[in-house]
Amino acid sequence: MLRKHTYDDELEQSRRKGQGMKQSIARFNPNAGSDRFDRSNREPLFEKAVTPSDVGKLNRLVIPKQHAEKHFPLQSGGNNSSSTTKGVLLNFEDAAGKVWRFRYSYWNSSQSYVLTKGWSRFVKEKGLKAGDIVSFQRSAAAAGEEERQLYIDWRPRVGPNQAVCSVVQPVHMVRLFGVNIFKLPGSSGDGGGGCNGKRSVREMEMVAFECSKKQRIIGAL
Amino acid sequence: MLRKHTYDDELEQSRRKGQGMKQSIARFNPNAGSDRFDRSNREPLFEKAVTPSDVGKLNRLVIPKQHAEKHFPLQSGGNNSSSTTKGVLLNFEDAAGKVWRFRYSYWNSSQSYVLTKGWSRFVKEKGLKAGDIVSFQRSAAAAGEEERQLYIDWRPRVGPNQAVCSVVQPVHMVRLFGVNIFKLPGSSGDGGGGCNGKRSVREMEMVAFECSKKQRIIGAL
DNA sequence: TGCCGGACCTGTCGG
DNA sequence: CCCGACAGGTCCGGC
Repeated sequence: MLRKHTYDDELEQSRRKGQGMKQSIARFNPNAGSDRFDRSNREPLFEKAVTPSDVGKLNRLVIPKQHAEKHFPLQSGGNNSSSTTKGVLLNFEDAAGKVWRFRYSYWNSSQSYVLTKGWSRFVKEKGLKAGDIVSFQRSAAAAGEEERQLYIDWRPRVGPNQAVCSVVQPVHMVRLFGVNIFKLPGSSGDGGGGCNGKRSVREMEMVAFECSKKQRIIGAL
Repeated sequence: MLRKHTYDDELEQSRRKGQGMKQSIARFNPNAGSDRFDRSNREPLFEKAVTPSDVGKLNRLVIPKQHAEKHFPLQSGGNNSSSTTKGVLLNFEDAAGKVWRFRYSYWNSSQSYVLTKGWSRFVKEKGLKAGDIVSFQRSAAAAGEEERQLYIDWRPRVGPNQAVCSVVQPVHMVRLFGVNIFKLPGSSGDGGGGCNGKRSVREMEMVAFECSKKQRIIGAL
């Protein structure tokens, strides 16, 4: 009732700006533009190792505030607070050229920026697991006032043998999201980096974050 | 801009607004202002023995429907449904004169009235336990259309096994600036307590916190 | 109906 | 100690 026209409004607005056109081109003509897969023209923005919540049932990705405010300003419109209130729809192109449309907004209650609508589909299709790295880029073209194309990509989490945190303190309690995971069966490293996964979500989460509870920003680019 | 509505902001704002109201009430009570601890002017509303859920992790206090609808009407404004949807913020003054701001709303899912935001802070600071009695009053002054000051108070559960902090459980976690500096033994040694369950660490923290804190509060009165 | 997701909220951690 | 950030939750409306 309250937000009856939100989605269509945003869609229409986006279409007028030309992104909708791009999207349809991308979908129906993957080969359009010989440089579609040329990533040399992309400027990396930031990466995030997704948390269990990011890939769980909350259907949202928390964008670290520093990167959100730097790269995805919300109140650019300036005239009112509708963009901050309702958020905006952003289009991201993945490695295959498929365009993903995410709702991007700010949650006053938690003072955080999030991708909500559409995100769960991305998680599902890519088979994202906790600890995997999601990266954002945009076209580096100096397009003036034109909005630049945004890109999203991902890669499996760094394996346990690759030792992001090479030294583990000799503590007797390792808390991961409130659970003591210090003494766990099967602490043997998960050899494959695989996205194939039949392993339990729980185990996955535990291994993925064994080194640090704090989120890892791989690159503040 | 970013920190739009912090709890303290709301509290402060409300406190400032309350001054004028208090003064208008004061004309009915010449002593108001000189002794804020005069309870002769308070009209008891109702009491509730809090349940384990009321003081647990649900962060809410269920207000018995009869009392809620009688004393805390939600849709009194009548102009729209925002008050029923989002609830309202109510201020309650405790025995020490501290003002607590709770969100009061109705949950359709459970058909019940609840205090949510802010309630957990009250539970924690007072060290509320299941069975303790929480009481609500309001100023008895016939202030006409003016909202009357609300009060909240509590007392320990009556009856056997009162055991208010008589025994300090063995605490296996000693936090120093947020760090557990207590060396954990291999097995959980949570022998006594009589509480089953998984919230051992949290409960121990609560017990420890309460025991030290309550003494100070009592001493201050 | 069930699910998605929008808007809430809070405890925890680190600075 | 406070405080900002955010992970992990809640309820609930809409579809």
